Amino acid sequence: MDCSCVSDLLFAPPALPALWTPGFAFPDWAYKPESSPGSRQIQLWHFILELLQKEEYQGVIAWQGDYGEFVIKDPDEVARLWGIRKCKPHMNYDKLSRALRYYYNKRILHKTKGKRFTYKFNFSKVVLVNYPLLDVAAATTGSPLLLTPGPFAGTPGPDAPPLTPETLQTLFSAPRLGEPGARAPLFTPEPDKLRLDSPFPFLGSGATGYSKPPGLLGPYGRAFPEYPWNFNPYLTGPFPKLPPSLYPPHFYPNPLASSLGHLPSAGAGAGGGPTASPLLAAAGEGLGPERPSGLAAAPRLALPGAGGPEAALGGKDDSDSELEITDVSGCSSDSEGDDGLPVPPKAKASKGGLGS
DNA sequence: TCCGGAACCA
DNA sequence: TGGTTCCGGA
Repeated sequence: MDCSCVSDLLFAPPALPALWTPGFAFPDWAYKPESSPGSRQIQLWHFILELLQKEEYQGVIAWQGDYGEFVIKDPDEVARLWGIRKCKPHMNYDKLSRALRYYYNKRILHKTKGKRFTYKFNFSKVVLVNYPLLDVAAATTGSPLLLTPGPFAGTPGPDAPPLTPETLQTLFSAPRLGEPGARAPLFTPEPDKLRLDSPFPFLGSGATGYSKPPGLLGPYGRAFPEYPWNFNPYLTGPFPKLPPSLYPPHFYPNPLASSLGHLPSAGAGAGGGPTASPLLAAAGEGLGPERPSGLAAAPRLALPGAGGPEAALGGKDDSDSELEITDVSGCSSDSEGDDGLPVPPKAKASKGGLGS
């Protein structure tokens, strides 16, 4: 039973510094198994997020519609990938969806009724679940909108007020690094503070690579000029690549994996996203209507400072496209040794959608 | 296709 | 705790 899966191997490297390199779509913590308090393994929603931001998997799963809403275009494939990740060769969509359903109660996810294979993230919950300290932050800053802990922590009611980008911005709008008088940012990029248990580690990991929904932005609108936040649930594509997160190196045969922290600053930042900074996810649900018209539709939050805009925000690397999840060798053969370990998505990409 | 209970596992 | 597996029901 032990499937010494890759999950055990992957996240060894102390690449913290790199984690803070802005430009990454999702904070590294999101991909680390340990990133989830209380959990030792990668969580399904982390996995889903990762797939969502990988261009290669657009044909399998992709953002769609509202904030945080995504559609599983190829349930079997997603299940297969999840199975690979968890060393559960017999995983299937039915099982995966059951796991997804457990997120309903946690309010991390909910089903978009009427749409097949369509779910929606409640980013505020996701954030709060992992970083209840937001609540503290809010209180500290005197922000009118208290970010109460999510249902997990006990609270806010059935539908807690969603986190809004504005709110978060306020909370985290720390002064740019080095700015005088600036209060210490809640989250600094300092390596020693990058502990998983530190508040919002991911805020600092900058995510500049989310694309807005098709209708809002170009296919890959990377420019989020108006906001300092870059968290965008719609990230897809050609964005900054993620660090070798969910998969072990051999899962990411491309250079990208190894070059994590060295992404060129080219990307994002510049492009249009001026301030690329790390970000945080904002509330998905409920934001809609309240969203200021000026804001983009996607929820996003960013932490200021981390590394400053100037940091290499954009680390965009294209290598992502080479991502291949093929190797399951990491899994101990135990449970799965199964024969047919799943084939790399890419490989199967031929199926139709993947890859673009 | 989706839901959620229940038992079970790591 | 976070699934995984099964399964009956809608």
